[in-house]
Amino acid sequence: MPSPEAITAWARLMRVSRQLVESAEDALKAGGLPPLAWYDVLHELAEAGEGGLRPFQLIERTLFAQYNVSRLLARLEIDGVVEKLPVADDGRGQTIRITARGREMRRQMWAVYGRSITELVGAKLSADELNIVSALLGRLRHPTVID
Amino acid sequence: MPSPEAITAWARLMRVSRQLVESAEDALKAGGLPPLAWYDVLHELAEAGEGGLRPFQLIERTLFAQYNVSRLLARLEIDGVVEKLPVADDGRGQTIRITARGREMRRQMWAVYGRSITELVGAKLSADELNIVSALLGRLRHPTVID
DNA sequence: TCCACATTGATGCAATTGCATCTATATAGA
DNA sequence: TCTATATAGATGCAATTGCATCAATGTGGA
Repeated sequence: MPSPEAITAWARLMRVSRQLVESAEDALKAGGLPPLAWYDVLHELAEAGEGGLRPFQLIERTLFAQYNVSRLLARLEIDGVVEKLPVADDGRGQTIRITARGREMRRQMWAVYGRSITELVGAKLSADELNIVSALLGRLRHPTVID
Repeated sequence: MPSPEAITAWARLMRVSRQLVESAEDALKAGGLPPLAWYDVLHELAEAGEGGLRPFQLIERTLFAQYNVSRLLARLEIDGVVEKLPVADDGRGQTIRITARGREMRRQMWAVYGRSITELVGAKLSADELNIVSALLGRLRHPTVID
C-alpha cells in the first residue's frame, strides 16, 4: 500500500538508526560508560540548570515511557549523578537535579558519544547534506509533539 | 566536538526513528498483532521462499543479536508461523521456513504496518524528498554491512 | 466543603534483552 | 587421524522493559 519510495525510506531509516544506536552504545560500553539513556537524561538536566526538571518534563523531552523514567531515575540516584528534591507546591512531585558527579559523568560520556556522532554522521555527509536530512526528518515528527 | 549540523541531524534521527517505531508498534498492538520484530523475520523468510533461511542469515539481514534471533525463532515456532528443519550438510544448523500460517500473519501485519508507513512517512514527504532521504541515509550505513 | 476525576510517580509481575558461556558440529593444519 | 580452532545455535542468570495498577496529591464543580 505505501509507495516504493516510502518503503525504501522507511527501511533505511529503521536500519540506519538501529546501526547508529548500536555503534554509539558499543562505544560507550567499550569506554566503561553507562548506556545512552543516561546521557539523554543527564543532558536534559544539565540544560535545565539548578532548577532541575520534574520527571514528567523528562518524559516529554526524552520520549521515554513513564515507568522507564521512574526506574532510570532510581538508578541514576543510586549512582549519585542526580538528586531528588521535594517540590514546594506539589506534594505528589519531585524535582530532579543533576549533581556535580552527574556533570562529570556527562562530560565523560560526551567525549565518547560526541566522537561517535562525528564519525558516524559528521564525517559521512557535508554540512549542507546534514541540514537537508535534519529538515526532511523534521517533517516526520509527530504533530502533537513540541520538541 | 561534532559540528552543530551533525548534532542536529543525529538528534533528529534518534528522536524521529524512536517516534516512528513507537507509532508503528502501537498500531500493531492496537490491531492485536505481534511486534515489529516478528514482521522483520517473517518478511525475510517470505522473500527467501521455500528454501528458507539459516538463523545466521536472519541475523545478517535483520541486525538482531544472535541470542535474540534464537529466542524469537523459538516463539515464532511455538506460534506456528515458522518451522525449523534440519540441514543436510551441516549438523549444527537448521533451516527456518515460513509456514502458511506465517504468510497469513505477515499479510495481516502488513495491512497495519503498511498503513503506518504511508501515514508516517509517505504522506509527509514527496517521492523526490523520500528518495533524497533514502540516498543520504544510505551513506550512513556501516561500510562492512552489505544490506 | 465534598466528591468525582485528573495528574504524578512508583511498583508487582511477566516478558524480553544482554551477557557470558555452553554444547555440538565443522574445518584446517600437523 | 588427531588436535586446535572456528562456527552455529541454545541457555542460565541478571538487568531492563512493558503492562497494569496502585497510592498519594491536586483540581474543578456541585
